[in-house]
Amino acid sequence: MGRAPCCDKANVKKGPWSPEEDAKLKDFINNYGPAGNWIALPQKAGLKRCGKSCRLRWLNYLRPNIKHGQFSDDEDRIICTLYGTIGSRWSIIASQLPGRTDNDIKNYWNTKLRKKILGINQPPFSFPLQTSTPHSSQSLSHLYTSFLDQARRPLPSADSIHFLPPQNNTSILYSNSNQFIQHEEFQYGYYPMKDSMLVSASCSSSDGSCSQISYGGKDRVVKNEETGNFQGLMEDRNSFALEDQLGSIVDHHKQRSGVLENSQLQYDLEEVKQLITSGGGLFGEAGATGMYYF
DNA sequence: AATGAAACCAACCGCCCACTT
DNA sequence: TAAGTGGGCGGTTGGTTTCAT
Repeated sequence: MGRAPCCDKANVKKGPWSPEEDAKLKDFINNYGPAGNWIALPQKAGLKRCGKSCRLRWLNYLRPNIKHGQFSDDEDRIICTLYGTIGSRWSIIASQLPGRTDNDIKNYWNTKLRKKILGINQPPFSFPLQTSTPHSSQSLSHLYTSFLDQARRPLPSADSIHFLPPQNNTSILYSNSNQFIQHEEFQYGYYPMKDSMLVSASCSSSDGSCSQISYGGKDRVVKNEETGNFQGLMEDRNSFALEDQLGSIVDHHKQRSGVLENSQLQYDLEEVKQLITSGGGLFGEAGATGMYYF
């Protein structure tokens, strides 16, 4: 047998919490500590609420040290970096932002930050990232459709483009085994790039010392900080010229989408080159090249 | 000033996984 | 082992506020 039902759905209050209810919940938790059993809490605290509702109210609003109000630029950058790395795992993202709740960050991303970064008003961007199975035909078919949908979107105006500065804190990479493996491969220059992006770029080491741009999950260009040279790497490890690689990216995309003007592509090419020469930026680069341009 | 549209965000819903019985 | 719950999570809803006309 299992446990008793969590609450009598017909006899619990829904909707916004009153100040009196907040006070009761706060008092109870201040006296007895955060619930070991949320389901039993409402009755003990004298609340006609579902235990889950109490938990949510406490975690998202009443507990100490909750930050409300505007997000800082640093918080924006952390959210963007982590979203680009792990996707919409809001609880993990929230764990990196003291005082912020997953709900808060989720709302902020969906209503403001995504638009701020994209500079446009579009439905949520899809980031299959590492959870996809890159080489299954079903996955590739799905991703290819996704690529085209993204590619057919109009380009933003130049002044609405936001490039994020380099990110040094990439510790989150090590919290997920897949990420860790990919990161290790990354270091050696044979990183299997994300199939979710026609083009993406990332820093290839945790301190942002090496920049990388990739195309179609196969080809890439790496800047070697020691020599200052750019080097193209294919899967067979042959080198090729940066200019040619970027040109082929643009041409290929142009063929696929058929919607971009030549002048815009030239402009984008210059921006991509600038991104590479400016150094690290895990999500900033990936977002800028992957979402805006290709 | 009135009104409709858009943006915001607290709260709910439903699913999943670990755990209990 | 099966049945069922608690806690946690991400997605969605809908009421309220702000903005645009």
